[in-house]
Formats: sequence, C-alpha cells, structure tokens
Amino acid sequence: MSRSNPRVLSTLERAGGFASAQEVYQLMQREGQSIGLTTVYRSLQSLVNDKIVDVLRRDDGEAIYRLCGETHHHHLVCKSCGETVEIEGGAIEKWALNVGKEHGFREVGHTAEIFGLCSKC
Amino acid sequence: MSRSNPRVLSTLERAGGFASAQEVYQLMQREGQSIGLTTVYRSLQSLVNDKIVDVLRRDDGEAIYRLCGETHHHHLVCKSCGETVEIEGGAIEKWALNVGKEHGFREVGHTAEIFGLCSKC
DNA sequence: TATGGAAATGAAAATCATTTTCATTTGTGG
DNA sequence: CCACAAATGAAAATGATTTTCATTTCCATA
Ligand SMILES: [Zn+2]
Ligand SMILES: [Zn+2]
Ligand SMILES: [Zn+2]
Ligand SMILES: [Zn+2]
Repeated sequence: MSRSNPRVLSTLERAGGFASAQEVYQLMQREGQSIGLTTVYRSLQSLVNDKIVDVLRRDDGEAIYRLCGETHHHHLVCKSCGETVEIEGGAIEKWALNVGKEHGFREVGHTAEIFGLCSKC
Repeated sequence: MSRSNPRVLSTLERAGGFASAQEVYQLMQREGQSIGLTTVYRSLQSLVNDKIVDVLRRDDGEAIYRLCGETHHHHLVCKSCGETVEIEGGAIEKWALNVGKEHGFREVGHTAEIFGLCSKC
C-alpha cells in the first residue's frame, strides 16, 4: 500500500467540502500540477484507510471524499444536494455496543448514516 | 418513462432484503425467466420513482434495492466467520428520525450495521 | 378484423468511475 | 555509484449503468 501524495491532501483541503477523485484530479490539472489520476485514487484511498478523510457516495454512485475531524461521528446527508451535517452519535454508540454484547460479540464496531431531504430541497 | 415489469418486482420480493439489479437479473435467469438486463434496470428505476422500493449503495458503489415497508431491521455481523444476527433496531430508529428532524430534514432514512467477533471466533 | 401509433423490450454499443498492470522514475541507504 | 524498494502514471481492463435503436407487443379505433 502506497503512501498518500501530500499534494492530494492539500488539494482536497483547498476544495472545501466534498470532492470526488475525478474532481481533485481536474483541480490539480487546472492548477498546473502534474499528477496521474491513479495516484489521486491511491492517495485518497490511503487517506481513507488512515481515517484522515471520510468517504461517502453521491446519488449517482461516485465516491466523494472530505477531510474529517478525528472524533468518531456520523453523517446526516441530503439525498438531493449532498449537504452534510456531522452528528455526534452518543445514543447510537451505546446501542451498537449493547446489541453486540447481548449477542456475545467482542470488538464491536458499527457504521451508521442518516439521509433525507434537507430543508432547502 | 416505462412502467415496471411485474416479474421484476416479484423477483425482488422473493429475493428478500436487498438485491442489486445484476442480482435480480441473474436470479430471473436461473429461474428460466426470459428478460433483458435493460428491462430490469428500467423496472427498478421506475419502482424507485414510484417509491415502491428503496435504493441504497453498497460500499463498492453498486446500487441495491429493496421493497419499502418490508420489515426493517439491521444486522450484527461477525467479521471473521460472517455469522449474522438480525436486529430489531428500536432505539436507532428513533435516534435517526430525531436527528433528521432536528436538522429540518424530511423523508429521513438510515443505514446501520454492527460488526465484531462472535463468541465462537 | 385490420391498422396505426404508442409503449415495452432487449441486444449491442457507449459511458464512466474505478482498478489493475506493468514499465519507468525516484528516493535512499550502503 | 549501485542495488533495491517505493512511487508514479499511462494504458488497458473491469464492471455497473445508461443510451441507442430496431423490433415486438399492446390497444384503441375504424
Ligand atoms: Zn438538500
Ligand atoms: Zn458511532
Ligand atoms: Zn464468528
Ligand atoms: Zn433502522
């Protein structure tokens, strides 16, 4: 597994909000940076593995990436415009842990996303 | 926009839970039903438009469909052996709904999975 | 029943994001 | 400088989904 190219992270920061791999690539192209699309994909993947960025899916299935805080959280995403709210999931953390333990599971983790239509859509 | 082929809906019902377009198509093939992949896609899309089925995305981006109103539940999955327990998610249902409403979202849905190591692993 | 147009169908081609391959370049310790 | 590993990226492969478009099926009406 390769390390992330720092320019990719820098570009994602500059993009603000979510950006797809293709968008990060195009942005770097426009800025005159020389980089391959493959490296952009590899770097983003590496950043996801390191939990430095979050990855979600647009409605059309394209993966979108964004810097995220270190604290564990979940997302409330608008299905239409993609607006995203970070959620501190106190209740769900306990729920997942309890359910896991009730069934004798160890090393219990979870995923959760909430989606809907935001007030503007 | 075309209407949904009733055999597609019937197959999705029979599949139980989520199924991708490709999976529905393959299932129909195996059952000896003659249908085109295009029609499967069109029918599923039409069912989504009519809000008869929900559509989500797998981690790999593939769209998966399921009947709305089918008993909603979540899964507790063993990371090692794959054993799966179906969970009635009372607490999380309310949590997701509340969080969505607090932020002015409509048509709020959610996904949630719990994973860990089962007692045998 | 015949007929004309609308809707449905599906095979094949086109799209498009993402992954894989693999040859080349770059970096680094010895 | 040399050897070797990691990084890079162009090109090809993959795979889901969409589009095209010619053909078939329906259906209302004469
Ligand atoms: Zn919105
Ligand atoms: Zn959580
Ligand atoms: Zn297990
Ligand atoms: Zn639920």
